[in-house]
Parts: sequence; structure tokens; C-alpha cells
Amino acid sequence: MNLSFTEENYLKAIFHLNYPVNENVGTNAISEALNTRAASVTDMLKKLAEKELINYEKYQGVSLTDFGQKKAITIVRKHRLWEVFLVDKLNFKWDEVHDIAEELEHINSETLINRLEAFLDFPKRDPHGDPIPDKDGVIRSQELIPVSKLKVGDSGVISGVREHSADFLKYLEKTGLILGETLSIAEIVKFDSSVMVKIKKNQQMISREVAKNLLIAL
Amino acid sequence: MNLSFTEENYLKAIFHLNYPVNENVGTNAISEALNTRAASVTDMLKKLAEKELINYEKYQGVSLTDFGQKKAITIVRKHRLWEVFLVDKLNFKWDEVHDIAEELEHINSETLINRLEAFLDFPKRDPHGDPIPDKDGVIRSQELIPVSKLKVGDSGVISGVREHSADFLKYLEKTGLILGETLSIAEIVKFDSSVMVKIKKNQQMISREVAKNLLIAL
DNA sequence: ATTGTTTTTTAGATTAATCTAAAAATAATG
DNA sequence: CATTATTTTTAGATTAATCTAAAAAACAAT
Ligand SMILES: [Mn+2]
Ligand SMILES: [Mn+2]
Ligand SMILES: [Mn+2]
Ligand SMILES: [Mn+2]
Repeated sequence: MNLSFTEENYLKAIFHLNYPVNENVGTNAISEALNTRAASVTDMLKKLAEKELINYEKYQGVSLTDFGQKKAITIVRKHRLWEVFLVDKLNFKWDEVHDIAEELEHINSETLINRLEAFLDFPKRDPHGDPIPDKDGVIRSQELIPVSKLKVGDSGVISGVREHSADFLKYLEKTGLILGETLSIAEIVKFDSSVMVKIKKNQQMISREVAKNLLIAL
Repeated sequence: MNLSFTEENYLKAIFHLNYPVNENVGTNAISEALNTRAASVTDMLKKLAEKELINYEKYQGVSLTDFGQKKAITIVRKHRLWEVFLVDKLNFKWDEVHDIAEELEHINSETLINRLEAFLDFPKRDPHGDPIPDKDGVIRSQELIPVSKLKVGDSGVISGVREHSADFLKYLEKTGLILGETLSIAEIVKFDSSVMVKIKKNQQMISREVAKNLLIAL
């Protein structure tokens, strides 16, 4: 079955909203994620349910069917592979690729995406540390912990972000909080839960907000 | 101004239909090229005229404005650069790339396409021999002549095709009529204008239909 | 249990892109 | 040039995706 861009965007939004937990997603959550009105979402949910892509019962929220999940994962796979292409081959920065990938993810060709994956040497993660689903839709995700959950003395490798806005990514880049760097916790400020972190020989303070959105592999 | 995929496809169709001649294009010609009904075309022409992308007067056919021409050329540029990418980097065959490029050509990012061009080493022609417009929309086209216009004894380099169907391209590939090969005319059959051509040491017969669609640089 | 708040759905419109059927304009032909 | 044939446009509908305003259901809190 061939889906419209819009339908694909809905599926992907639902996927992200209930991953990895599998709770039902509400209409309002989707409408916020997609910048549409709740009424529009209801209409679309009916259509997606009709196509057996989601499980939908009035007023109860939705979840993806296996079929819908498969479709959603394919879109995520394409999105992330294209991001790798943009960064690795075309020298885009990690804060510049999202919108372009948002369009490229809808290009329709399984061969294309499999060849792209091979061309990129089967990357495991995208430029933001997010895992790339394989051809069969399997996601090998590593457990990552936000800096805000660490204790003084803990250390680990910066491996992902929870927030993908260009502003946040640029901030991280500028202050050296880059994927792959080893980070340790020097101090947690009682007053506002700011965190003093150490990377290489440098110490720097990050806000709790930043700490919550920066993910570490232990 | 941001155009829809549909609007872009109309502009490109109009461009191809009156290139390089600059005669007005009729409604029916467009409707055939795009597989839509003439009535739909009329509606769209009004909209494109409203946006000053085409010159349109009822019953008189249309031509692109400078602005529309610029837009159309950008789409052609993107189409052809993506085709080069698919063939050169992802190992697609020249008969497999058209449909995918048909989608990729609508991805919206000037930076993307300029970087892609650099990544591909500024190719001058796409896999079918068609010239790639530069960043400023300039098309450096070489004069190509169909084999059907040549005389016995003439020779030149196979440099393009007039027909882009996969069937035709596969046929050429299989029979060794490949871009870059030098071809000469051994004989023209009086009866049906079939042409005996010579490539390397091999002679082979091609129909007039094929001869009309195979282009040679002298 | 009643009332108030939030979430979700329905009702009714709108816009883009398409279609069929029929009318109008243009082009071709005897 | 009058008549036919072809091309193009209009009229009127349809489908997808959206919206606003209002009703209905679900949830929360006295
Ligand atoms: Mn998208
Ligand atoms: Mn990403
Ligand atoms: Mn296209
Ligand atoms: Mn081409």
C-alpha cells in the first residue's frame, strides 16, 4: 500500500510518541507533534485505522499495529540514513540535517535505501546518536542515561540527545559536548541542579535542562 | 515562493515541451505528458499564470516566464544531478534511475543540491547524456544529431538519447550502443531506412525508430 | 454524585488537485 | 466561407487534508 507524505508523518509521529513504551498515544499529543489541530488528527486517525495501520477506539487514543509499526520504522530508517549521508558525504553539520531528512525520508524505493545504506558502510547510528533500524526493522538500541540521572563521580561516553532542535545541537557543539567524548560528573549544584561536568581536562557547568537532554552510555 | 510537487511537475513538463524551441505549448500536449485531463491542465495553467510562472492567454497555449524558466531549470538540474548520484555512487543502471529522480527532484534545498554537485565532481552530463544546468541556470548544450540524419560513411560518438523509456535504454545497453562509443554508418537500407552501424569491430542493424532516438556528437 | 476541566469528536467549511460532460473557440477542409 | 473536426475551457463533482466552532465523552475534584 502506498501512503501519502502526510500519512507517513502521522505514523512516524505516533511511533516516536510511544517509543519504546507501548502506551496509547492521545489525539492532542499528535496534534502538538505535527502542528495541526486535534480535529484534523481525529480525521486522519480514522483513515489510518481504516487502513489497519493503527489500533483506534474513540476517545481511547491509538497505537500502531504491527503493520503500521513496520511502516513507521522504515521511515525512521530512511530519515536516519539520509542524515548520515548529509553529514558524512556532503559535510552538513548535525544541526542542519533534520529538515532535509524530513523530506528525503518520504522517497519511495527500497532498493535506493538499501544501496544508500551499503554506500554509507552500514552505519549503526545517525549523527545524533540514534540507532538506525536494519532492513528488517530491527532496532538495536543501547540503553542511554540522561546526565541528570548521574551521580557525582559517574562517567561515560556522550552518545545521544533527547532534543533535536538546531539551537540545542549548536550549543552542544560550541561547548564541546560532542558525541564520543567521555564525560564525568564533578559536582551537582544543590540550588538548581545544574551540573559541573568534566570533558578531557575542562570543566564546565550545564543547566539541568541541558543535563536532561544529553544522553550517556555507561 | 514555494511550489507544490504538482506545480513543479507542470513547469518541468512545459519546459521540456518547448525546449529548445520557444513555441507556445498547448493544453493537450501538457495533459499527455502528465497523464491528466485537459480540463485539469487548464485549471493549473490559470494558477501558474496567477503566480507569474507562465504566460497564458486563453486558447493560445503557454510559455514559461523568465521566472518560471528559472524554476523549471532548477528542477531539471536537481533531477539530473540525482541521476548521476544514483548511477555513479549507488550503482544503479541508467534505465533504473528515472522514477527515483522524479521524486528526488522536488527536495527543497539549494545548499543540498550545490553540495551534491560538488560531491559528484561537477558532472557536465547526466547518465543519459543530457546536460546539467549550472547553479545559475545556464545550460551548455552540445549539438547532437540523430543517427537517422547521418549519411553512409559518417561517424561520431554516441552522446545522448531522445527517448528515456527503460525498454529503449535496456535495448541500447544490451546491444552495445553505449554513451561514449564511436559509431559509424555502414549502410542505409532503402526499403525501410534501417541502418547498419559499426561500433568497434562489430556491425549491427538498427531500425529507423532506434536511429531517430539515438544521438551522436560529430 | 455533581460540577467543572480537559480531551476528543462531530458538523460544516475551505483549498488543492483532480475528474466527466458539455459548451465554446479555433483550426482544417471541401 | 460554411461545415466539420479538434482543441480548449467551463460547469459541476469528488477526494485529501486541513480549519473553526460547538457538542460529547472522559477525567478530576470537590
Ligand atoms: Mn517528513
Ligand atoms: Mn537524527
Ligand atoms: Mn517529479
Ligand atoms: Mn536523465
